[in-house]
Amino acid sequence: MSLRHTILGFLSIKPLSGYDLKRYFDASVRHFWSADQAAIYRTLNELGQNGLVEHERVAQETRPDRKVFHVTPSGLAELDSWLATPAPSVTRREPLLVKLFFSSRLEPAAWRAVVEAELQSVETELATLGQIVAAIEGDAPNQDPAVLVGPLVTLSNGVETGLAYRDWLRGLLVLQASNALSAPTLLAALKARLES
Amino acid sequence: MSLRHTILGFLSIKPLSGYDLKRYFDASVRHFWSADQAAIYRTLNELGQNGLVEHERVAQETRPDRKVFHVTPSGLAELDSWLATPAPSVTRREPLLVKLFFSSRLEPAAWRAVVEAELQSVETELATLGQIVAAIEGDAPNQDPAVLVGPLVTLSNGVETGLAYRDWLRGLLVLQASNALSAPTLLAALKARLES
DNA sequence: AGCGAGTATATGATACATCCTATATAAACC
DNA sequence: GGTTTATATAGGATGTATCATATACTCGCT
Repeated sequence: MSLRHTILGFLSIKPLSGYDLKRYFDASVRHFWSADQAAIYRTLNELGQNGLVEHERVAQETRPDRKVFHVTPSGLAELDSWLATPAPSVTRREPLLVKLFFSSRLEPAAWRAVVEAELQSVETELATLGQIVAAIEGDAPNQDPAVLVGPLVTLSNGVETGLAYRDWLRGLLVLQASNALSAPTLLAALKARLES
Repeated sequence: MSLRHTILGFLSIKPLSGYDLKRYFDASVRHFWSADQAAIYRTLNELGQNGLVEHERVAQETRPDRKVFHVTPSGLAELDSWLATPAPSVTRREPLLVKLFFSSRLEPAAWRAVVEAELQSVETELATLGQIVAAIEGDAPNQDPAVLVGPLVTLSNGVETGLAYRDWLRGLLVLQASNALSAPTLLAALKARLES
């Protein structure tokens, strides 16, 4: 379960509270992972019970106390072992593709609306990635470049897959508009692509 | 929850048993959805309780009886309404990217092994998609072309995203081999891609 | 004082997926 | 007869994510 390891990974950089972790998840990895508050606190408790993290209470002056977690040596060992293990295959679940699979039941206008909504969503996501890149670039002088490589690699994945998905959606709309969305056309295109 | 709607979608084509559905999931949609037996049977029961499907017992000669489900008019209405609704945003969870995000903790050789394992997995998946395409092509004369469009569209998505992912992984390996996996290089490349 | 917003922690209830286990029918094989 | 395989149905236990709810502290504003 990668939530555990993502938390261990963040804590390997610096000690953090549950609240901090939630902010880190929302700010730096949401293009490939997410975690809600309930899951974060539960997982921290579990990691504590397993001896992979420990915590201290830190008083603040104008804020409530914080419960700051740090990773233990066995937590680091667990993280490093996991990082060096090939990633498990991820089962894909794409509601949009379910809709497109049964698209013979959809009116062309409804089909187009569904595809256009998805395209809009992808474009929004790409814009968000752009903002994350800009934020990293702005903060780069304060960071160790070696530590930036990982995050930038994940962003490049987000950008490349996002662009591919955007282009695919655009291609569908073009095919539909020219009444070229047909089985023979798709089959021929698929075979050509699979040979590349 | 799209498992319900995928099941309704299949049943909209023809009445099927739980066992048939499992085979359909494994043969025609596993590149974008999957369902295990327990989930299928549970969902069928629930759909039945909600009046969206009904079933009959069908005796067989050399096989156990089958419990064949068909979709009801209200089941079809539910399916069509759902199909015409824009797809929800899907939260991405990519264990590989967690590993790459914290890659500053990985030795270069271990990093490379993880990326190469993923590349191998993607290539296997692309080959599987090729087999599905070939099977569809072989069976195309027996099928209504209009009904094939949806499935072929989903396959084109699988192929395009698979190719993009493969190329991205290959690009990472090339960058690493030439010691060009650095923050400035990645930043520049990202910005260029985001402007395209 | 009360309200709203932000900081900060925590947990209950529910939904969904996965892994495990079970039963029954039938045929082929040793 | 027992085992294996395929057909066929079913449900328990567990893991993970999401939504909902709760409490407490602090500050600023009306």
